[in-house]
Amino acid sequence: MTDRLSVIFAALADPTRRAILARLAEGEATVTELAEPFDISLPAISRHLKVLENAGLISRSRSAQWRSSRLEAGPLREATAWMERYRRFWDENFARLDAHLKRLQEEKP
Amino acid sequence: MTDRLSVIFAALADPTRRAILARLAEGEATVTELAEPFDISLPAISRHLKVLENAGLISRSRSAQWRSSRLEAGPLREATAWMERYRRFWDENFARLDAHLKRLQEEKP
DNA sequence: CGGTCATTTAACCCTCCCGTTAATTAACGG
DNA sequence: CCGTTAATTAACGGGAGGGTTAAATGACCG
Repeated sequence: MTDRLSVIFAALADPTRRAILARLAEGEATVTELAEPFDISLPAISRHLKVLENAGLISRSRSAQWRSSRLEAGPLREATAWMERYRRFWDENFARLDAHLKRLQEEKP
Repeated sequence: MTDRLSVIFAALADPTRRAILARLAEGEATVTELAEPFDISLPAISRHLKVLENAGLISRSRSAQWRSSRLEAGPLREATAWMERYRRFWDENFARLDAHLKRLQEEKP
């Protein structure tokens, strides 16, 4: 699980972390501010932040004793870029057309 | 980790599973066909398929002793829909503009 | 300097994930 | 039937993930 995309998806696979990202979309925040809505300990939040930072989804800056986190959406762009390859499968119409074309192609030879 | 989105992202967080999806984009395939490119045992593949099925990313049909898998991209649409909320952060220009507007707003009052 | 606040690290659980091999189920074909 | 092929289930092990509490770090402040 050492590849970049896996790390990104794994980071997103936790509701707490996604909620943290949602919060950061409204602006930077410190660890305690981020922890406030959740019913889990501060060390747990601290680790979630480390996971997000590791995935490149946030960056962190320290000023005095506060460390504020900042949303970095670049990895999300990478993730959607990967999914983009499958976009044609989302469209029912395309799927039906595609199946139809495949059937034709198999009947030909 | 019971929510739908988490299950989807978790399923995508494995390179083998993403490779299986890529293979299925070219058409249905049986378990042994899907296992062929990988250096892992058949039971392992079988479980990966169960994870993908659980996430709704594939559907399966049985004909005789073969069980073929079929790509279902619906969940990918859901996942990108979630990420879509952050699209504005991908664009550097927007980010700079956004920061600028925020600065203005803070200077006002 | 001593206290206090913000955050991280350490140490420890427990559960889930990914892999293995061995055994089991299911269906076909002589 | 029996053997073969396809796939899953069972049982196990190692390691990662998410949580906890207690202790350590770092920076402000009186």
